[in-house]
Order: sequence, then structure tokens, then C-alpha cells
Amino acid sequence: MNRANRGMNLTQQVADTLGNAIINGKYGAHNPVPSEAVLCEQLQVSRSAAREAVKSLAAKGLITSRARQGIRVLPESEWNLFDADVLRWMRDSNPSLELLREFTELRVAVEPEAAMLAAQLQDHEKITLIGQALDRMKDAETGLDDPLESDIAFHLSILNASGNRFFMQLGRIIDTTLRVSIRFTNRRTGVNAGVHADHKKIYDAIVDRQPELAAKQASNLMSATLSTILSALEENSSANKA
Amino acid sequence: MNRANRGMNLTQQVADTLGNAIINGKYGAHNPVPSEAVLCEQLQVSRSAAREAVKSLAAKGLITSRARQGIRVLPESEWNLFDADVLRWMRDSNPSLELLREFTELRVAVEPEAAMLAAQLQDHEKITLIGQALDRMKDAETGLDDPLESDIAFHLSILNASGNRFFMQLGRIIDTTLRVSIRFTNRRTGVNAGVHADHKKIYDAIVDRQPELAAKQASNLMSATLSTILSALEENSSANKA
DNA sequence: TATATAGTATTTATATGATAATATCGCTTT
DNA sequence: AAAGCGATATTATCATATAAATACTATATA
Repeated sequence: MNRANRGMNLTQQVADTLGNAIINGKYGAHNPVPSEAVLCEQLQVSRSAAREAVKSLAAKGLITSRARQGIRVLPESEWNLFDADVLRWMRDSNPSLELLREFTELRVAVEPEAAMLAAQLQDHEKITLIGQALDRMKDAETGLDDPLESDIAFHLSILNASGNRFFMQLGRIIDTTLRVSIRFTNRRTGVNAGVHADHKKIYDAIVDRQPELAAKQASNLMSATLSTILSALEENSSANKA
Repeated sequence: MNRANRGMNLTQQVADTLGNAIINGKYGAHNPVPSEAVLCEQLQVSRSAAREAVKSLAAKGLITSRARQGIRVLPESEWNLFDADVLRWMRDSNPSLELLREFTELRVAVEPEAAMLAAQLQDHEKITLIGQALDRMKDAETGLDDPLESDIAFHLSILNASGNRFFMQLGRIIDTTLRVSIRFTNRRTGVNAGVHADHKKIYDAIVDRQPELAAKQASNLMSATLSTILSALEENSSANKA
């Protein structure tokens, strides 16, 4: 089962194993998932554990499980991309630029709106947290803090300051994927002083109660990120043609 | 258990019953959810059914379930608003304008971006579907089609034409909530000829390959919707003060 | 009195076996 | 060839038992 076993209970371990296998394409239309009974034998767990794992994956949209039909892998369009596990499995097993692009398109839409709402709402407590994340980014420039974690903290703090529950929840998913995205973007463009400065523009606009400007600054930042990804995709496709 | 029983299996019925009860506030910090054993008795189901329902609700972020601790209701901030069930329960039990506002803020962010991508991608098959939904909206003006369903179909078809998997998946959630939102907005502003015309502007921009314009038109439409909700919220709060 | 420690009880986690419901397949009948 | 029917495999549900985790309690110790 290749269990990582880090605090996960048996059901979660089984779900993790199966989920990874499905997303890797080990099971699919032509290679159906074995029946519950067979799964128990293969993974050496009880039916309870196997069943609960199967239910879990069904809830995530990966499979259906019906009597006499067995366990069927659903088409990828049914997979719930807003589930942190699904996203993590996809991220790890199939780290495609394509998924990263689509994800960034979502951020292009969401983050400027969140910055705008934060500037309108003026929740000082939460705006303070944005400032603290920004300070961490500055420290990261001189190696005093982690550039990845501080960058993530900044973006999440803006979503949290929006006061919008949907945006806040997107934060969790964004967290999962940012850990790949930022690493990728920084590798391509280099971590330089500009990063902190660009983020500061957003923070300043929020503090100055300028919603439109905050949205604009966030939009600029996200567009730049998207451009980086798009040009990488261009390179890949031209490389494939050659 | 008050089971609707419409095609749902036992586990789903239990989850539905419990989910509704939790969101209605029947269980909470001071009224913890009974232990699995008690739930079995109360709902007259086996331990398996109760357990799988509990697992399901835990996956949705409503509860945690740990040994000796029992089943605890999590704070509302943990509830997964991107789960169709959770959203439906909240919508039905607590149809607050506040939630509708936050949801519309999400749409304000997402739908213009989706329209822009649709105009860029030019997937003719999917753009045709937008046109068909628009035709249905026109029919709805003369009573030949359902205004609610056609309106929903239009917005979903744009998300689908974006080619972005995250936007497409948001469609499902939007579907759930639009069934309240559109009814509310139409009740306030009246269903008039302007509705079809405003939607057509988006469609035309997509067909004409004008991404910026498509985004702008979608933004106008969504902003108007949000304004309607915001003014209703104003009225409520001033009515409460009086 | 305060704090640490071991023990106890409660609850979920996992395992096992049995029965019910149901979708699929093949056979029969018309 | 189509429709109906029964056999069969598989999940759904139930029932029960044991293990593991953990909050609470009582006791001992400083």
C-alpha cells in the first residue's frame, strides 16, 4: 500500500493509495477498480476500512460504487478540483503546466476582487496580518524568512481580509497549489527585490482605502504570474513541434 | 429521520438529516452530536450507515469525530462552502441575503474572467450552446420557456466555454445557488426585456472574439446583480434600526 | 496545595460474518 | 429478434466483537 502513515488512519491511507492510483491512470475505463473484496486482500485491510475509503473517493467525484456494477472510475470532468486531496494527488502525480495555468486563471479572477473587498471592509485586525506577511517577505529577501511560506501567507491574508467566506475557503485550495506555483514562478523569474515591492503596492492600496487601486495592483501581479506560465507553455509546445 | 428518500441510499439520508440538523443549529457547542451508538438508536439504522454518514459530514468540514471526544460540530468557518450539499443545506435552512451577497461577489470575480477566456478560446461547439441558452431566454420572455432554467443554462454555458476546469466546476455550485439568486433578483427588478438584451451583449462579444468587451459586459451584468442585493441589505439594516 | 502519574471508562477505529438489494448477463420463450 | 425471467456477482446494510485512542479521575508525591 506504500503507506506514508504520517498520522493518517487506515481509511485515509487506503483512500490516499487508491486516489493516487486512479489519478495516475492505473485504473480507468479499461482497468476497472477491483471489487471491495479484492481490494481488502490486496491492501490487507478489513472491508470496513476499504468501504469507507471507497465512499470517501466517491464523495470526491473520482468513482461511483453501485451494486453489481462494481467500482467505476468517473471521467476526469467529474473529479472535484476543489477538494484538497484531489488537487494534491493531481499536483503530485501529474504536475502539468496546464493545470497550473487554469489554476492561475482562477486566481487572476479572484485575488483582485478579494483585494478590492479588503480595501472596502477595512478590518484592521486582518489588514495587520497582511502587513505582517509583507514584513516576512521582506525578511525573506535577506534570507531571514522563507520566501515560499511568506508569499503564501501574504496571498492568504488578503483572501481572509475580504470578509467573504467563499474567498477565504478558496485560500485552502490556493495554499495547496501555490506551493508548486510560486516555486515554479520564482525559478523562472528569480527571486528579486521586485517581488516584495509589487506585493507592497497591493497592501498600501488596501491600507489607503483605495479599492479600485488595490484590485488593479493585484490584477497586475496576477497577470504577470499568468504570463510567466503562458510563455512556458509556449516554449513547451514549440519544443514539442521541433 | 424525516427521510425524503428520493433515490438516496440510507447513508445519504442519514447524512442529509444530520447535515440539516447541524446547519439549523440543533447541534453545536452546547448541544453536541450524540455518539455513534446513540445515533444508531435514534435514527434506527445500523452502525455502518451511521458511521459512513458521519465520515461524510466530517469530509464536508461540518464535524470532527474522534475517540472519546465524540462528534463535535466545527465552527462555521470550517464548513466547506464549495460542497453542493453544504451549500444546499445552508440555502434552505438559513436563506440569508448575506450568503447570497458573498456568493455574488464570487460570481462578480469569476464570470467576467470566464467570458474573457471563452472569447479567447473560441470553442465553437460550446459557444453554440451559449447561443441556444440565449434563445431559451428569449423564449422565456413570451412564456415559451422557463426564465429561471434558461438563465442558469446561460451562465453555466459560459463557464463551460471557458475551457477552465476550475470555472466549470464552479458551475455546479453556482447552479445550486442561482436557483435562489435569480428568483430573488427577478422578483425585485422584474423580468423584463432588458434581461435578455444584457445577456446577448456578452454572447455577441464572445462570438466577435472580443475578450475585453466580453469581460466588461459580464462585469456590468454581475455588478448590477450585486447592486440589487446590496440595496436589499441596506433596506434590511435600516428597517432593523427603525 | 499543586502537580505529576497511573488507572479507568468512554468512544471511535477496525475487523469479521451474515443477509438484503440490485444491476448485469445469459437463457428461454414467443 | 425481442421480451421476459432467472442465475449470479457485487455493493448496501446490519449485527457483533475486539482494538486503539483519549478524556476524565483518583491517587500519590513534592
